[in-house]
Amino acid sequence: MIGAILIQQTTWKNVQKAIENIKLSGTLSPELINLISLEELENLIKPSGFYRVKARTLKTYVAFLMEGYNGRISSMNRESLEILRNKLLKIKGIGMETADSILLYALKKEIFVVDGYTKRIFERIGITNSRDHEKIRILCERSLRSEGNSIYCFNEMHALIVALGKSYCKKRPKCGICPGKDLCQKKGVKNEQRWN
DNA sequence: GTCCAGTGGT
DNA sequence: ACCACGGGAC
Repeated sequence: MIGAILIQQTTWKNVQKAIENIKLSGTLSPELINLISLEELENLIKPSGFYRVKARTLKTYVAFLMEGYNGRISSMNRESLEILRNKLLKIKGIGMETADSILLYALKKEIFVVDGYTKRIFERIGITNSRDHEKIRILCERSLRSEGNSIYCFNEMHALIVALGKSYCKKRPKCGICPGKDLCQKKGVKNEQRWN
């Protein structure tokens, strides 16, 4: 859950440093993160960037966890996907991607995580011309559910999209060496950027 | 669209 | 010296 918040607009390597700092400080628990000062938390998570905004979000999140569920994730997880998602989205600093990451990865709920890569890749491939988060999420869930074991498929597909986005379908795409070049229509890729 | 902000790659 | 990064708020 901490990772889901810290990953915003940064890389895993930096998130790991931040989480390692929290571990080394001995405050890796809802109770303790709730207790330490905002400034102390800011210092711990500095490597993950946007550290003031993210420290505030973390504080708000653990307060939510403490007040609503006595700090127990198992207690939180008894609520339905829909109820929980709406509650998470009300927390300042938690948008749809972060909420859905918490629901899928931390709570094993059946929801597909749409991220910036998903929108960019789908747009370029020509799967959709809309960047509407919910439309893409519903589309992915509908398609992947027919494969059975939704949670596993949602996990795996998201991981594969991230892998493709990080190495090939980057902001400046590497179409020449992309494993998907034969089936990609490149509708969203500008001409001069296609064959890098 | 702009800001938040440290870190790594080019 | 740039640029980009597994977002979100305003």
